[in-house]
Amino acid sequence: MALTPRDGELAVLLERESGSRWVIPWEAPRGDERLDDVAQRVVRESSGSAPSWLSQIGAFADGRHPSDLDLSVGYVALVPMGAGDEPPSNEAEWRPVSEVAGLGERQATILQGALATVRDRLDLQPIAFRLLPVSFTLSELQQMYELLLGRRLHKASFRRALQAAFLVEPTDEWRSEGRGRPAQLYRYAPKRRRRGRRGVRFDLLG
Amino acid sequence: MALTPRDGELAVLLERESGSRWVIPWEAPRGDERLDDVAQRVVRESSGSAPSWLSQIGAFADGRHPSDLDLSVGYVALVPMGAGDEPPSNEAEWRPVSEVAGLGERQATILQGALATVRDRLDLQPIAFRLLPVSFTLSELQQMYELLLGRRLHKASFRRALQAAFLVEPTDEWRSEGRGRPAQLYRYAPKRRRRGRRGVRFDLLG
DNA sequence: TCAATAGTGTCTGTTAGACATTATGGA
DNA sequence: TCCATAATGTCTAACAGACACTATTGA
Repeated sequence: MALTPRDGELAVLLERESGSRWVIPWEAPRGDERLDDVAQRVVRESSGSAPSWLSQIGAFADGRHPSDLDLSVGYVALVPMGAGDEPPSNEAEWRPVSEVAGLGERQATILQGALATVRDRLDLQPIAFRLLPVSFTLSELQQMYELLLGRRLHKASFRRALQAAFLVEPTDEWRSEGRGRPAQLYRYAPKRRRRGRRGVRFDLLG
Repeated sequence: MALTPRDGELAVLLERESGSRWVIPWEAPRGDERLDDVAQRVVRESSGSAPSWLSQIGAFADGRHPSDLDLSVGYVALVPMGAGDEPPSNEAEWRPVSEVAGLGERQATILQGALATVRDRLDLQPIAFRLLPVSFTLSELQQMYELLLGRRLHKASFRRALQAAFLVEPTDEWRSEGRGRPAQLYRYAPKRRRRGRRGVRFDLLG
């Protein structure tokens, strides 16, 4: 399942089934093909772009597969910004995740798992950077994090944490976008290892 | 794959294959059986105990399955303390994870995934409590967390966080264990919802 | 000049880790 | 008495969120 940022929201790529139902693009493995390679191939063929990040979600057997297969192995792929601006060739379409409705039970479970997987890994892998162009403003980076996390972040805190992590370096370019003061462009340039985990969290549901 | 605390370390249940190799217990689904139910059944049959916690790890196709199946769906199950004291019936054995060697490539990947999955969920689900008896001392609880996380924790911080989380309540019993001052017994009794996540972490590898 | 956005400085409350201290039983 | 463990209090550094402020452009 491919996700991409579009219009300030996450969009998911769906394909029209032979009937009229929308389904997550899928294919069976060919020969000894690795699972990751199958997922890569499905994303390239359905979206027209190569994914810039890919992760397995898990195996799903509840509900129904579009072709009645017993087992689905779900993957989530992120496709860089801009790739979702024009719809890909065949019967596929980018749909904002908030407007997706009428999926089958298994398909809906996979979509929820995809969002959860992205949010889980966001602080451990440079996911947001792979969705942006090489040069970006800090506001764009923050907006990408907010998009992927699905919640607002505090500007000053975001920049403080980013500075402390030595993840980006400023370029000498600036970009003026409409009204306000121009923003400096940055690039992803990780420099140091990060701090070790501190403490234990007891974030149970209660 | 079943894990249990034993001798201050995590132990994993392995079965002897027809040859002489040790493999993770497995079975194919029967009919329309749900994946979680298959995993439950495998754990009960191989360990003799019902798992007190169960989670899917993912689908694995690289490497080789003991019976050359294309795809393995890995699960990790935790079995309460004490169940691993005596080995189960057939050709199965609890082995400390640190001493496991000579597994196949796919099996080794699943074992690593099992440990990672447990550690990932430890702060979101009451995993540690399901491994302990209903009454336990705070030191025992901390040792369980340390066992599952694979690292030492700070005593005062651990208790402070635990208190703030309203997860346990004291009983009026005490237990004297060898030398020092007796410890009060506690029971798991979650009371309030936890705080929401704060901030963003940039724990990338760099 | 006003509006809008970028970027920064300061304050405060929370929390984790270090350290010390008291409490209480067994050897 | 000495030792080992439980349990708790205090201090400090790190950090997140709030808020205000300056900077710089276009309308």
